[in-house]
Amino acid sequence: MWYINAVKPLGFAQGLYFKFCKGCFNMNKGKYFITTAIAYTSGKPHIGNTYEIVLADSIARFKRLNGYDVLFQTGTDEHGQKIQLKAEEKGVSPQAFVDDIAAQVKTIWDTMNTSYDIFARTTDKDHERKVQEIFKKLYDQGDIYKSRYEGWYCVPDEAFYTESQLVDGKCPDCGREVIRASEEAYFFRLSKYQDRLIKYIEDHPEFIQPESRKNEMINNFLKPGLQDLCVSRTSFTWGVPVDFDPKHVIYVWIDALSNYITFPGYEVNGNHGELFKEYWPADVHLIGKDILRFHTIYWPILLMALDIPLPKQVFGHPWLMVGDGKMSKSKGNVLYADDLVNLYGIDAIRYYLLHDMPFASDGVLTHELLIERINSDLANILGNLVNRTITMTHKYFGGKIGVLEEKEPIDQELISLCLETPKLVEARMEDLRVSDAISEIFTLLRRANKYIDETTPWILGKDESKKARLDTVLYNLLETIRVAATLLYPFIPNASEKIFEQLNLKMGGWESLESFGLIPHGHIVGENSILFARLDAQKKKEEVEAFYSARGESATPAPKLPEVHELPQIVIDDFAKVQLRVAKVVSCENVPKSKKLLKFELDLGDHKRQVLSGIAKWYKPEDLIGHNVIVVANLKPAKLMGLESNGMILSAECGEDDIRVIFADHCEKGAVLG
RNA sequence: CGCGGAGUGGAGCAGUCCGGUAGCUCGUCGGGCUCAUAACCCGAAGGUCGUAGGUUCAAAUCCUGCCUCCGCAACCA
Repeated sequence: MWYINAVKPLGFAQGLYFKFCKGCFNMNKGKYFITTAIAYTSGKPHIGNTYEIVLADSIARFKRLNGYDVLFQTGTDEHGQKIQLKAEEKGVSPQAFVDDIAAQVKTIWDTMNTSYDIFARTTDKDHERKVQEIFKKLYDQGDIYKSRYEGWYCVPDEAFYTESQLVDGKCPDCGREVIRASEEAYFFRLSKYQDRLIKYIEDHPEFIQPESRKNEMINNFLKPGLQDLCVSRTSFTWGVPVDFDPKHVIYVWIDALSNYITFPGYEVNGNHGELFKEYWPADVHLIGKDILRFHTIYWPILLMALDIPLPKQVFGHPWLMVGDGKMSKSKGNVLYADDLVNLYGIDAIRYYLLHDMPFASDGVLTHELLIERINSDLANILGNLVNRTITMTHKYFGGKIGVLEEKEPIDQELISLCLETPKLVEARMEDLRVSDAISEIFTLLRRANKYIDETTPWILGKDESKKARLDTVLYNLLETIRVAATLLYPFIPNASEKIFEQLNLKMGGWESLESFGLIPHGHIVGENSILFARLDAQKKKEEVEAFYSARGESATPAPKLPEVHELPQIVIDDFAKVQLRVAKVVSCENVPKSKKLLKFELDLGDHKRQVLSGIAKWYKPEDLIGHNVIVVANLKPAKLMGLESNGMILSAECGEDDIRVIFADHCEKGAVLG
């Protein structure tokens, strides 16, 4: 017997986290390297971000159980303008800012009981050095070249815009004049590798998963031809500087993506670290579907340019949608993994994420669905099976099992399924069908519950002459539970360990799943306890409400008001520059092809004018016609979707997704506000 | 005609690539059982597979039009 240790990283410091338990298994099926995307440290990750690490963890744990030598890497992406700005806002250094967020990320990853080996932070000095070396190498070999980024520049905003971004030829942000300008930047020659990449993708159909996304990449990006990629910035400083041209900072692509090779030990000079030599190429990059393009186009090309083998597979998982769309129109209700764990427990959340997320389409998480799942699967089918079996073993045999023996043909069906299930789970996991893999295990558990009904142990227990038969029935059940608990370990490790405690056994490796009857005859089982308590849906909901309201929030919270940026004081003369007037909505209609815009004809008493407003999401034309609104009357005209807008209708942003027009029905049209 | 995804019994999903009795879980109803966490087991009801056409001996599955929803892009004066 050997153990599957829960692999814990060694503490939190800059840089790498290595597991200390490698090669615990005799059955070596080879190496397996899995990564998640690195989390952007602009804020605390929510449950949707957490899904990815849990999914990766279940695969990593399964592969270890299955006999692979696994390397599991995750981490944080800590550079960029957004972080620089956030840090400034908070009045701390960018490094202090990302240290804080990275610690939060890691805390959540650990809370979710994830068994990563490497936690890669892109502010790691070694990583930064390697990124610079990679950049230099690509520059030296001509794959990166210096050029100019042409565009329109808004001087006061210090921002570049493309032609299409301009509004009426002016800065989309502040409306001021822009000038034609160009900025020095480095570009990566993607086009050079385009055909090679297309061929690679076509020769390796498993490379992009799910497959439906493969055509998307080829048709939308590769076939039309790749633009060379701008890989440096001069507009901010929080990043890895180009060492031979320090006013440039290396932009996210080369910095973030290369974490997959720098942390295992890639060296540009070829003097690679052991982990890199052993584990690269990665078997799977697990990422969100939104960044599939970077991982299936930019990243492979970067590797080609470095002459490094490509990862075997990139899996773009769907998104977890949070909140109850029916109850609340707004999206303001963000759920965090740590809160959910406090409310429901780690394994319940892991189970939900892993089982209820569809393979290729977005999943939904609500408290109702979560409670339902916990009750029906974890409490009723799994927990109750374990409980009734252990209880009976104690009740009828004082906990000692397998001493007598009396088999019957009906046993074979259960035993066969026990032996079959590991193979089914393995096959499902091979395709990364985690949800389906779990379903296979629950099919076995259901079968076991049925077996109890078929064999009626409580009746056998009343007849002394049936003792031997009863012993065998319970033994078969305990064996089934052993197999199921082993298979469940990758998904709900804590519960699995608890089951083994109750069985009074140590969990075995994969080969322990290949035979039935491994529990020694005469074995004494442990004490039984409730594995997952059944939840009262009503009570639990109240508890959830109380949990959030204790923090001044709501479980189905009203959207939070967007952050208010305080502006400097102005004098009355400044305000006097703005002319606000009451206007009557004469007509109003949707602007074709626009989701947001409504076109108004407003009557200001002395004249009529056309105004556009981006409130189509919240108001239908008929809601507004005939009402009086307040309009900024002396705003310079602007063109939106080709239509002229002369003024702005005042509305209040009452939530992240809640805009309300200020009505002035009791005022006369044309009246001036002041 | 901006790009993409999705519409399958009350709910959540599978099946669609490779056409051939529409499947799973939850819920509901009825029954059984009592070892167990009002749990477990059996049975039933409930779907013209968004819609209109087309191809075919045969369409949830292939083709075309349309409707609705959701992302992204654009747009929020």
